[in-house]
Amino acid sequence: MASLQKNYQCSFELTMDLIGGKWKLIILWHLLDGAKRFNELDKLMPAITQKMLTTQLRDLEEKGLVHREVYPEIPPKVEYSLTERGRSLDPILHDICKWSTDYANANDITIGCNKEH
Amino acid sequence: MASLQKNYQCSFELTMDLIGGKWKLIILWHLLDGAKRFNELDKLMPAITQKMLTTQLRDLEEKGLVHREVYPEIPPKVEYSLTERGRSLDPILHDICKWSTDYANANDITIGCNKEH
DNA sequence: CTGCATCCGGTACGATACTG
DNA sequence: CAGTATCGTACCGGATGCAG
Repeated sequence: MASLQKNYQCSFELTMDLIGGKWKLIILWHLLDGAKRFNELDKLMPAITQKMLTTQLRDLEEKGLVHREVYPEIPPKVEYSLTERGRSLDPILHDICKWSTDYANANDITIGCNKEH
Repeated sequence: MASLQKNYQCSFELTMDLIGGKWKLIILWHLLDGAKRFNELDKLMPAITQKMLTTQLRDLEEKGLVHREVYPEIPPKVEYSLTERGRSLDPILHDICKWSTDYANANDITIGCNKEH
């Protein structure tokens, strides 16, 4: 795993580097279910492009939150799963999900798909 | 408060709109201590520019997470504090802080200032 | 002291097409 | 199936200066 040797002034800076951006939380959330193939993730997130999915997954892999398992088959098969450290985000992800759902309810914001775990 | 009428497909999308970006978590974290003046926040975050501080505070205010109190004095005095909903992020912020600190320790990443609460 | 105005560059993000 | 390759854009975030 590549080490991130930037000078972080604050742990939240590091946090945003790790799980910031538009898609990372959603990907991690889906992977809480268990390992998923590239195409499965793609279908679970209709709005994401393949390019972004690739980028974000590689990012998460580099940071040690996601494991990438390549099966040398034809047709190709690649499975993504959470590492132990990735899985340690579980309670935080649930809390965030609950918090934002509360916020949405309190402000008449509708959310299309709110998959429960 | 302005209502956010976008079509959110996922609560994490909403979350990133609310507390995404480079500075919002840090600002909220500092405000957990209690109300702070503009200049205090500025000093607490040496790296932020005044423009960004203004922008982010207005953003958080618009979303109902931060309250802005203007005292009509000369010289001007403006205090920022957390709303009740902003304060409801408290446990999440602490969890995130702990999680990223763990991550940093496990990966030999040094963090300059890790203010504890 | 607390901002706002202006300008500007990098990059995060996206659309589309193509490939082993 | 699981990705690249290209190209394009929007806007976040930064630098600097000015104002009430």
